[in-house]
Amino acid sequence: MPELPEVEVVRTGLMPLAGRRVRAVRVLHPRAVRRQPGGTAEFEHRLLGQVLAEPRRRGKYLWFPLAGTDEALLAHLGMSGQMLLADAPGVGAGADLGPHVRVVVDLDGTGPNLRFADQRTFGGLTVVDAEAGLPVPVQHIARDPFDPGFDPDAVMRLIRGSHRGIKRVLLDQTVVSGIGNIYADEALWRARIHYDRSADRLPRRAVATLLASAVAVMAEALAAGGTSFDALYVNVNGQSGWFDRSLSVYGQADRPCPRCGTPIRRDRFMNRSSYFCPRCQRPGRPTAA
DNA sequence: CACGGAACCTGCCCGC
DNA sequence: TGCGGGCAGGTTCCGT
Repeated sequence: MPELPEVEVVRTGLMPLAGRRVRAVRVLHPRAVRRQPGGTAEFEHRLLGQVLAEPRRRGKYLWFPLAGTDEALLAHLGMSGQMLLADAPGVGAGADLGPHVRVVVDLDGTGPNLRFADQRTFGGLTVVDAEAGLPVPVQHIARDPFDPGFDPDAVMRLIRGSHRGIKRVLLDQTVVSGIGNIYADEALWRARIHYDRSADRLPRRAVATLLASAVAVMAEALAAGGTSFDALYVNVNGQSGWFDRSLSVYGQADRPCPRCGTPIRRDRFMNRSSYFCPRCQRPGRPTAA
């Protein structure tokens, strides 16, 4: 569910926690920390007493460096994860917590506490080592287009060197991170490129337009507080974003293309959906060997 | 090794 | 009213 803009909204909302010390930790659902070597006990032990530094993000990964250490509290929201601020302590709260709260982290001093909620449990938290300021599980994730070190030429080469369909490449977080199903479809529509055109057959200019479109649509979504279709994506205060009103194709099957009026089509693709305008976004020639 | 598809979960919505 | 199928913002793993 959350792509780069949504994760960035969450990161910004977590800034007030910087500088606070972890007073108590409770894992309520072990699946939420399944990536932690050593499981729940190890997670709680490594986090207790640590001081959260200013939250950081790469692509869809989010983490708090732990002050004075080479460790980090790493979060991935998966499809339905939420980082929520709550005034009341979570440890010992029992049934007063929402239905999908998986981990509670209470902090010293004045201000809110942290809760990790996740309906589908594809997301999770871990306490991990960091190298050069980057958590180890994030080392293999490419920089996202908002990273000052983002290298457009390198991404261009990777994309045009792939025999895959362009959308598969766009969703590959080791090529460029942060783009998910919504913003891939929106960027492809803006650039008038069919999702299954072979990446290595796209002109440089088309790829450049596509990347610029991805940056533009994600920046607009960020300014709108992200995309929410329901209560699954919310900011740290439980509020929805409203970029869903600005979507041109995603989820718009049978509705008119905002550019040409042709009904938007939905194809099954990669075990999910691809939305596109069959007139603005023509498939390439069939792949020739 | 590159690629494509299934698996991992819960809950909602729709049609029958 | 109830049940089965389809669908959902992502990543990882396994087979080809």
